[in-house]
Amino acid sequence: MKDEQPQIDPGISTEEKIKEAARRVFTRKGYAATRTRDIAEESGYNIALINYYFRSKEKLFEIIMLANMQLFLHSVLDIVNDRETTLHRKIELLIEHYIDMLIKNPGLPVFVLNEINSDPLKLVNRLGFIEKHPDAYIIKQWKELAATGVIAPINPVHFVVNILSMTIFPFVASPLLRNRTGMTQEEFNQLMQERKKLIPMWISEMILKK
Amino acid sequence: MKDEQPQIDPGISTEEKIKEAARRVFTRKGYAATRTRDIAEESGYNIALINYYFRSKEKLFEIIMLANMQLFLHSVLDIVNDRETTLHRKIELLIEHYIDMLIKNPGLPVFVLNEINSDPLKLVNRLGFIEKHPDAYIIKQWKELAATGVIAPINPVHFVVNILSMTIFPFVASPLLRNRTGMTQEEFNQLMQERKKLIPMWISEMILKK
DNA sequence: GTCTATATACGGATAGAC
DNA sequence: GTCTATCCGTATATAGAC
Repeated sequence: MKDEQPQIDPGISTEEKIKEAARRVFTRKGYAATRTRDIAEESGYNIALINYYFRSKEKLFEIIMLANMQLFLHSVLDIVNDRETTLHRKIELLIEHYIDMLIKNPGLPVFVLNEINSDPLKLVNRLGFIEKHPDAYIIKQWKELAATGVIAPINPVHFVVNILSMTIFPFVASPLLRNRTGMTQEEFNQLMQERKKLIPMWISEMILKK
Repeated sequence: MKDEQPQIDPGISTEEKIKEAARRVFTRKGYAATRTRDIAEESGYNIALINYYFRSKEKLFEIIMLANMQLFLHSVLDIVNDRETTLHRKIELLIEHYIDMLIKNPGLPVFVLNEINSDPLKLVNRLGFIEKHPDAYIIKQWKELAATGVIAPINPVHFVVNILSMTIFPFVASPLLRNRTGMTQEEFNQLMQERKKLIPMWISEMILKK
């Protein structure tokens, strides 16, 4: 919408500023706990203007939710479907990518997982646009490797779950973790940087048959 | 409160019934999305009675939150501080315990993590009562093992994070996971049962120096 | 203790001026 | 496009009858 105007810098249009403010507040507090007033305050504008641009809190939320889900899920498809990189390298890249993205957006996983949890039915509609790649190239690679017999005879879902768990969960549990260990934010980020190397190593050990 | 009355079966007193209903609703929808009306409906009583017993939605929530945090954190202390079991066995028991508890209360982690996230400051007060065991017996065991030199030279926080990640995260991501794989609830639970054996195995491999 | 009826506040959304 | 003022539904909490 509104792209018919010759915008000088579209990144800082009022509409974009409100959207950015909304993304921050929604992501931090979730849909229900966010008041339109909070977004108004955060953006520097007022309630009326938010509804002028987005009609309602709910419509604005849908836009943010979609963007956050994209950020959370869609960004990995390029990696997963690249035909040049090996399986092992793909896993490395995936983990690096997620950790970098989550250091920039630490609140994202809790937000997405919480909203999905409070209304799992909406998930189906929202994920429709991602359904495109049902069998990614990475799956083919996995099957090829499995055919050679070097992979541990365990349901592969376990390994996917392990990669995502070890990568994403620390961000989800970060406040608790920091509270228990006395780590600072900076130390936590450092820990996650270390994990970029460690997790692929651990995963390799799990995958390879002994 | 109210423990001065000779209650025949305190487990099914009205107060307990409301508390149980509140626990279910709050845990499913979170504080902000829960209306006192929902709790009234779920309990079979009405709003007035809820306020009669608990004064306000917020006070009731604090009680539930505390109980859920206890369930989430406190229950492991017995395991962690037992002086009879080996380190490896402790890890096994811990994982078993969590998986059993989370199969019964699948919504618990998202609830706790979300509420903590939306207000990390309250965490400090709420966790005060748990602060008791700063150096659990398990830590002593870890240090003893580390002194023998058989443990990989990596920050031990990584291993704690890995155990919790691989155990808890699947429950957090369960709706997403089920949506992507087409698993049923029953199949998911079965997967988690398998992980009771697998996770300790993986962790051992990670810990032991190669 | 438990209910119905109601006061009061709060939040989302719009009207209308500029 | 952006603001102020306001409307109106909904949610919490209480008063008061039983």
